[in-house]
Amino acid sequence: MTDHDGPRFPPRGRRLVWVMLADEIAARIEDGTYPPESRLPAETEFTAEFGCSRESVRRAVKELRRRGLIETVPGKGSFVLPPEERHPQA
Amino acid sequence: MTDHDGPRFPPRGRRLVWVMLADEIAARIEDGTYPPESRLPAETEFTAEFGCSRESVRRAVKELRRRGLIETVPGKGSFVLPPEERHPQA
DNA sequence: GGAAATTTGTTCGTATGTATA
DNA sequence: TTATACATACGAACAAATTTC
Repeated sequence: MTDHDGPRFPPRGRRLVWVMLADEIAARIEDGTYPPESRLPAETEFTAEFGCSRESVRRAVKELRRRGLIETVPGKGSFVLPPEERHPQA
Repeated sequence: MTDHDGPRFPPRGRRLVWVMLADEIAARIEDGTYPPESRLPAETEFTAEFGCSRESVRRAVKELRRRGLIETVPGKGSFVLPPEERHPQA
């Protein structure tokens, strides 16, 4: 996520930015870095930390919602759902 | 590579809104228009004066924080730091 | 105490320009 | 051409901290 010296587009065989982001955040939820009920860092914070665009962050967050790991409240942020409240879509 | 070795954004010959804003506000701090300890105009006031979006204003304000010229207090506003208290980041 | 207004914080949606595969 | 990705920019709504009445 931090190798932006080369082309911005994922080289052959590499995963998409938003997928890597979603996996990374999901891993942090799994390992307790972002515990249940806690608020995730803001979109702008993720763009700063991962050095990617807001577009990619939002795609990742959307993916995490789809997986049922978080819920997003406009004006507040995205929150980690407790395991028992997770209802993955699709 | 053809003739596109310059910055990819913005288009050649155009300055960024938030950079112009940051420079303008910084100049006003320098010349005493916004003296030490004083509160800057609200974000919405800047959007009105400069005819730009709040996002651009916020980027400019963030840049001024980075330069160590101001500090921001949620619910209150941004305040001009006295020269001796300025600690630019990065 | 409480309600309203002000101000910053955050998200949502959208659009455009540039570049790469 | 289409999809991905980044940077910038606009507008809107809602939330939270603070101030004011």
